[in-house]
Amino acid sequence: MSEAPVRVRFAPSPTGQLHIGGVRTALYNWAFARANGGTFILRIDDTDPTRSTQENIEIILRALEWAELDWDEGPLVGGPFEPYYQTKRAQVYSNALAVLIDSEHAYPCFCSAEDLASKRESNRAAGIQGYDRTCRGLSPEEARARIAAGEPHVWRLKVPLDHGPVTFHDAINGDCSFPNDVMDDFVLMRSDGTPTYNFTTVVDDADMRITHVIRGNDHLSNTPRQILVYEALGAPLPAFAHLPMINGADGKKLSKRHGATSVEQFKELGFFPDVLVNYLALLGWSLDGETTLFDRQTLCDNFSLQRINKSPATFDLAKLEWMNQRYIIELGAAAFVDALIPYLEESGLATKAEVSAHRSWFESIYPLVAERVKTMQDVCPLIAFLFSGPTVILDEQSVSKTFGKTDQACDILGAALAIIADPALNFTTEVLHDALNTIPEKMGLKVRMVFQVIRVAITGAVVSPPLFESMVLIGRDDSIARLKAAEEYCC
RNA sequence: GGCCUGUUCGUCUAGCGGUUUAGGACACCGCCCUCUCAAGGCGGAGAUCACGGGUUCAAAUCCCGUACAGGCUACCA
Repeated sequence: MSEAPVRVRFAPSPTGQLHIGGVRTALYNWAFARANGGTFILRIDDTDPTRSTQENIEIILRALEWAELDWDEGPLVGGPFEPYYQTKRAQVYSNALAVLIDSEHAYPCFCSAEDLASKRESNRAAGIQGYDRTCRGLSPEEARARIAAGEPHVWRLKVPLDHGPVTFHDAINGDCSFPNDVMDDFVLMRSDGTPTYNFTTVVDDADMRITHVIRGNDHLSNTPRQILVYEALGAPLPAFAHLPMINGADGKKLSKRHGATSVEQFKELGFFPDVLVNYLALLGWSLDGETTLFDRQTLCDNFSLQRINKSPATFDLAKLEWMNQRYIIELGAAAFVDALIPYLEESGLATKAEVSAHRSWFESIYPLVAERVKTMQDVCPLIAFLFSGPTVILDEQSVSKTFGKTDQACDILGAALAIIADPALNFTTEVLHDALNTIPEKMGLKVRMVFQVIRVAITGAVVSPPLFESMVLIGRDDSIARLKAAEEYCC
């Protein structure tokens, strides 16, 4: 391991949102760079003119920032190989093409897309894979004349016919070999003058001195083609590592059908970036086979290509949720409240200003809900009752399970009311617990039943955060009001 | 069709020829704790390592086939 400093890149195509597979690729590149003191480069591969949009570029940048996968070179931060948008690098590609034309590694092809499509079937039947090289034999004079006459043409790579199988070592998949005769003279430059993916990728990776190409396994079959371009260019080969794909629960390629698939969605659902990183790191890689929860530093300290496995993984939301819950439990009140603000505002429970004004009150919610939520989105529904003042909306089912189940509900509420209305009673969790605990004994009722009745009166539902803590948060006045309201309801 | 790649509990994975009656985690089930729900503790079930052949004293681990899944085969990336 004496080589040049590691330089890796994530090169998304802005044809959609940044999806799970994309972040995972970005993450592995990032982690590999950080693990090796290398450079992580972000490059926008926007050469598909019909599907790339500015909006998608922004979404991708924001998603990466949210995930805290910071890049050392690329959009926003610049770097020695600017620009980092392929659409702004036209000159680089035409220079590269000129080199290939000069060295007779590329030739013009005048076959129209329609011609090719119509010939494809018969060629295939005749055993010809891909382009049949009709224009490869054109004389330079004829080619020049037709170009001068303005005839539309693409530029194709002149694949060496006597080239043996293309072999390379993949850091994950081991030695790979592709027969040369299945490689056709693919298009480098389209008739509209824009370059194709297999060309730009190589030109840029070579130009930007990328040392390790880490990308999805769907590119494995493109690698031999790209190696041919490296060779034609006379550029040194990077190391390759092709990551296993990520599938949905049905084993099929992950798509919208499988629910949330974009980073944006996971953010909105209330997952933390650290959690998504932790989970994704484990989709195809393992720390030691035992440890599932670890932080970024641990990931960066231990990440290695050797521990990436070859088989595709299935995305499991339940495990992600569990991790997020574990994370929230470790989060602490201050960070929790910070993270909760957008959700409070969105649900209309409280504004940012109100949170600042009653910071400690909001922080005391944390221990009541931390172990009861999987995502931040779960929090507001659970605590909405804290914000409803003197009355609370009673959940119908909960009412029938409690008030409707016993004719003593009325007495229970009366007893509770009598206790907490006593101004001499300290309104604290412990005192409330001890005081209210006398009711079941006195009335000869089950503890569980008594508290469930009170719970519904206070929180509106049979499932809630701890009762006494909730009452303290609501305050004595509202607690009394709610008990009275419930009393009216069932007495 | 051709060329590639993959296949260990439902899921993520450990395993890189003998230490394995295949380990951990999520999910699942039961018990305990308990004011509900969670969380937590304890325990349980769950994988003849896709299948079939080899190689070897010995294979989940090496080789060859088959099946299934995925990718590439575009003037998409």
